[in-house]
Amino acid sequence: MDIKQQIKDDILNNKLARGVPLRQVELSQRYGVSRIPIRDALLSLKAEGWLSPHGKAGVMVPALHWKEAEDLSLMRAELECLLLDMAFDRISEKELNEAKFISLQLDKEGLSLIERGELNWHFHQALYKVADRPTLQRVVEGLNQQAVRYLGFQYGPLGYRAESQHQHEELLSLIQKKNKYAAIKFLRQHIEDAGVLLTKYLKGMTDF
Amino acid sequence: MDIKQQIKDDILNNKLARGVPLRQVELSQRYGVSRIPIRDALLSLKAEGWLSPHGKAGVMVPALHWKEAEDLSLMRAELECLLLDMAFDRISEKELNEAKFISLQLDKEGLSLIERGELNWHFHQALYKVADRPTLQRVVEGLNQQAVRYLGFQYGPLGYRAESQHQHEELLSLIQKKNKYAAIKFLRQHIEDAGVLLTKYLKGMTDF
DNA sequence: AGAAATATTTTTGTATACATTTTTATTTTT
DNA sequence: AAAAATAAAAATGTATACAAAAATATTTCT
Repeated sequence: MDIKQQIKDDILNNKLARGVPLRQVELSQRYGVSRIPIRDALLSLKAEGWLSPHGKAGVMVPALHWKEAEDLSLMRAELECLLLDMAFDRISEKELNEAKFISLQLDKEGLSLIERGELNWHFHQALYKVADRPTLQRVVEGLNQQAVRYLGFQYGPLGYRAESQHQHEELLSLIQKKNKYAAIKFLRQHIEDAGVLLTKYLKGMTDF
Repeated sequence: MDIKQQIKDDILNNKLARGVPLRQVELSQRYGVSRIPIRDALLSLKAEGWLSPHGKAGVMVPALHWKEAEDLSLMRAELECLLLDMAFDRISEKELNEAKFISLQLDKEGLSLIERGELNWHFHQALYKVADRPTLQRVVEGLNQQAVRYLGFQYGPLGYRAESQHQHEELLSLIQKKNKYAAIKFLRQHIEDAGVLLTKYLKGMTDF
């Protein structure tokens, strides 16, 4: 696994303190490489929103914030509905089966946060890809990546797994029935519901 | 000006061929620095969507494509409306004056594409910033940055300057009248109109 | 001749060393 | 004692050198 992914993992698993600047030498020792690949990783992670600037030259793991969680789910709701709309008429049995298969894997226990996040994205991507809109899909993928940082709360304190599973099935069912309007509306609700739940929870917390 | 910005400029001014891989040594000679800062620049430009992968390890300037132009304007329409909605009730005379001042500068002749792109974004940002939604704003800013790559067409072949100016004034007027619904609807139209025009134009072109 | 395999060249990736900048600590001044 | 200025340190930024990988050219085989 490359350095970038390792740093992502460590951010997700709270192995890297938030708010304090990340030191390149420290990281290079931690991951057993020189500073150059560390710099590379930090640069792209910053560009992708995984890290934020600290002072004039440093970067840090940004604190989790309800506002960010809310923004991410609002944006996802808008843009994923757009994508589903564009994809809808092209979704065939093939894509539905693919999504169903992924949904089944998501139901398993013992998945890491990252695995869960990736599977969840693959589920949606299976439906969106036939829209054939690379730019839109790339942006939405980025937002989903970002959202993974908050996944720990959704699958941890908030018992979300079962409901999420159910909603995935419901979505597929609506698509199969060619009920475009209802499917898009449901997707929006699916994303926004999770966002509202998460946002409320984070607002209530004091220490993070 | 830093390397990253210089490369952006050269992309905008078609100084770097599209579709062919960018060679790090070539760029380092061109800009008179070693490969390290070049690599840094390429990495973040790739993460920001200014460059796309080429082969297994290289990057290239991606071809312009009507689909990307359309996606960018669709996304901007959705997300900027969201931002304006959140900002609306907090927009005071101060922000309106700020926007008006920027709008005046935009009317001048002899601005470079980048200057024009930045001013246009500053205009919108003057209104959005009171929404106080850093994440949403960051993403929208990225989309606007992307859109700059297509600005040459809007201000070149398509005579867009005058109309854009007029639309900016109209938007400010609607906000001043506290007509939230109309203002948001108008903003959406403003963004989508430009997008449709641009997309149609690009679809008609063969060689780019 | 065309495809597969191999060798060559080119290019990217990484480490180390040094320069520059930023941050922190110390000293000086009011 | 607080603020400003200065000095020390620690950190980032960049260059050069080398290693690994990728792309290209060449050779070999069918």
